[in-house]
Amino acid sequence: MPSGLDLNHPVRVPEKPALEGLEAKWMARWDESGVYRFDRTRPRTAVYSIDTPPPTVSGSLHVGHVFSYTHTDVIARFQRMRGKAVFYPMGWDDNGLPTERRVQNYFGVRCDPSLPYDPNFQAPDKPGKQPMSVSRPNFIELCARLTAEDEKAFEALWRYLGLSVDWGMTYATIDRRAQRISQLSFLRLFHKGHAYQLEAPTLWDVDFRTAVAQAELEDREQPGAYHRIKFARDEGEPVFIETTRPELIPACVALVAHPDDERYRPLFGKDVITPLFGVRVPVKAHELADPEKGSGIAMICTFGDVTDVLWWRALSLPVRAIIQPNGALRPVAWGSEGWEADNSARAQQAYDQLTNLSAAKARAKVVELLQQSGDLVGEPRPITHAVKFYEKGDRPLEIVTSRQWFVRTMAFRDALLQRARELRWHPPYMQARLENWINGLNGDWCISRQRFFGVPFPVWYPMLEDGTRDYIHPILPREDRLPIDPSTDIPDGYRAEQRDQPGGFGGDPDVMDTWATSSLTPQIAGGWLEDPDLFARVFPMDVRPQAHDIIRTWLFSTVLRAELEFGTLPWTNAAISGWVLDPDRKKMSKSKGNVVTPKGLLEEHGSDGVRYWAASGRPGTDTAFDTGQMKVGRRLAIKLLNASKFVLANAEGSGEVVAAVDRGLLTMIGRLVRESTDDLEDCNYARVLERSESLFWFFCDNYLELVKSRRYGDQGPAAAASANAALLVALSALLRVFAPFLPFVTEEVWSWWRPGSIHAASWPGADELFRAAGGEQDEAVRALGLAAAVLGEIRKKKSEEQRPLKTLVTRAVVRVPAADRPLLSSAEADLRASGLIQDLVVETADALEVVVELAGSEP
RNA sequence: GGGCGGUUAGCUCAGUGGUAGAGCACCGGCUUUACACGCCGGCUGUCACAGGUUCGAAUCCUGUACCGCCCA
Repeated sequence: MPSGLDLNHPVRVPEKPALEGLEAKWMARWDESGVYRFDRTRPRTAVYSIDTPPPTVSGSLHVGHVFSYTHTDVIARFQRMRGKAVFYPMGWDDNGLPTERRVQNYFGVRCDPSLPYDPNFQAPDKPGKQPMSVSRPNFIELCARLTAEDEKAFEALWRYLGLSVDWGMTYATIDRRAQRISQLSFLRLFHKGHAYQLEAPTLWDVDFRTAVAQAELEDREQPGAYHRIKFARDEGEPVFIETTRPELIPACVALVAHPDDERYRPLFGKDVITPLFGVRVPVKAHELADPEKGSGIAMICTFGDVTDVLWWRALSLPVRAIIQPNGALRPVAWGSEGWEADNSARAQQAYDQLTNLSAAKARAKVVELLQQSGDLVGEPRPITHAVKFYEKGDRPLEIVTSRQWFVRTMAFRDALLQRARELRWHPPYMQARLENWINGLNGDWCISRQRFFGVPFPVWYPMLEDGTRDYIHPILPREDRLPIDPSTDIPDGYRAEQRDQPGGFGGDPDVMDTWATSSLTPQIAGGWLEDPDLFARVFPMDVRPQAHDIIRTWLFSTVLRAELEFGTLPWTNAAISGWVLDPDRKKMSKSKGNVVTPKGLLEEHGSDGVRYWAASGRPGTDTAFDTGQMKVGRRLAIKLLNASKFVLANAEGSGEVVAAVDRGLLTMIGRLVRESTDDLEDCNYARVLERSESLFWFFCDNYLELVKSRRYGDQGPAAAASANAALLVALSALLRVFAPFLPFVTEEVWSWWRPGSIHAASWPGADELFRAAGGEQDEAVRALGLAAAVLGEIRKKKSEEQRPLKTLVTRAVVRVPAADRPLLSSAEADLRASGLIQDLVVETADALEVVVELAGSEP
């Protein structure tokens, strides 16, 4: 009896094995048996913990999810079979704008954070004509109600796909635990001085009316125009600048040119006069001014872009802000302090035509005024240029000065770069993405958002007698009160009626950036500060699986939070998945309208078939959506059913593995297992699948054909026992190698003859196969390879002659190198039987050569 | 403009110094008691281009082109 095979278990093989219904059958059984439940009694060294990406439940389920979550599941299943207690929770990312928008439209409500919570609130059955105003806690309740439905749909899909998640451990990024942990972490950062608030220039979306972070920017190529504009001087020739934003002339505080630029060097330190408004501004020197761009001298405004902010700080310039949070130009009293003009009346007369216009409209108006005044030289010169947008926004970002919370990052750049290098990346080159991002950071992380559906800042401020807030002395709750909502909760020592009253208190109206919560997924999932025993068993986690597009956001911010809180990496490995590309090689996304909903795919090709396609996408590599690959996967699964049926047809009567081809097969599988174990430890699941599939096909096409007659006893009981034993050992190992990839079909076959779940079985070891083979048998591998090659030549001959494969070979002459003759004779009997060879003649030659004579053919 | 990745058969992709591969597609054949949702066989190449290193390069080096992504 080969080691590790207990055949006391009855063998029951269905008459007609099929894939249909396996998903429903095994989803239910796995749920009942709890095979994926996390065993929290195991020590950290015996745990494999996964920081599962929480999908955005308000978004659509698409094939990209199926793709990347399958990668993670393969790793999870492998580690479980390796004996690890796998911590594989699922989270739902319901925090943020997508949910907020969906709830607004679905219920017809609008969040008004100034309203008190209404415990008796009932949502309207259908949206009314006018949005109904509701308090933030009521709004969040509606969000929770709607997302609960979305979560059910996601969970059903994940179960059908076969994710081995522990469904007893789920979290949502807006649930009470997530809010509590986000607020706790915030308070701790505040006490350490790592979180601070500041009135500062902030990237601002004028439609959403919220601050956004550097990570949420994207450049978009936009049409624009260079306007060549004259700045007068008291003496000497005027200066000409070129700008794409002439509407910011009233906000101009200086001109700037490169210090080495001979054209402008004489002007440094002198004043020029802005057109239309007659404001005197200095000419400054700074090396970021590009002599090649435009006329080589630029206008610095409050604030046209991030470079303006940089110059404003570096050159200690005044502020002359005109863009309001809603994107319109604010009223200005020309002649008042900071707005001195040579002719205030004229400036006022010009500016009044701009007041309350949007930036785009103001630009057109300014151009008109400049043309009238003769300060615009020629026509605007159309260009396309990169303009910064909020990634979800529709209009270019503005920069407005406002009070925001920041998390310190710039001070930790070196530490973060070090962490980037410590992390084990799969594939390794993805590390550069993070390093580039860290090196390109130009400010601390702004985490305030002027939104509603998010985690509130757990902060109140004393109200001063003049009705303003005392930002210097924020009122913070005790940790045991968290989570709190400062718009409805009352700080200790105050009464409700003191809200927003002089001498009373006021709540911080903002919520945190969603990444400020999502960056804590290891802490939330692991029970930080709530379940220290659990947290110690899972943190730092083993792996963060995610796609490459959110390295700068999710991965970066998670590394930052772990660094600030614990001084460690949050995980040891980052497994980066690519995207799914449509046939035009574009990323599949909802907005492009090219997404394929996964449920139909899973039903058509089977979950195992779809998983096969997904697992063939290598780490980090974008992969084409390909139903052909799913069909191949499905065929592989069917082949597993049928080959297994054949193997198990004669399971009794196995004994010692003695035949060379049998030992060769087991040696080949042992080598496969050895490589696969290393590859899976390194997240190279695609390579393992490819090699396993290739060997399995060799097993079916060649080995099974060679031993078919022997295993039924044609060469005596001992020879049959050897074949049967090898078949069982091979099947056991191959099923287990495929189990992480094709969990349904492998579990089905396993259930025919083995006790328990294959997913709780131990990953095969090369030693168990080599032991069954009587050692690692290199000669036997060559014997099997030689026999397969000869068999191939015989088939080829029959195929070329267009004869059935059952045609007798009257005579076959096999010429091999002398050294291979013993190998051939060790497989000769199998070869005769499978090739239907009557007369097999072996001769010596330099290379393999086979001459085949078929019965009934002309000689 | 900088960084990263890619370019191999009609398609999707393996292949890290030693005779160019797989699957799909295509063509031809075969009822073969595991499988017709099958099986057997065949066809298919300027390994993007140009240099270089080497006895030998798809593979290593340099440069170029194109595609994609990230960042300015």
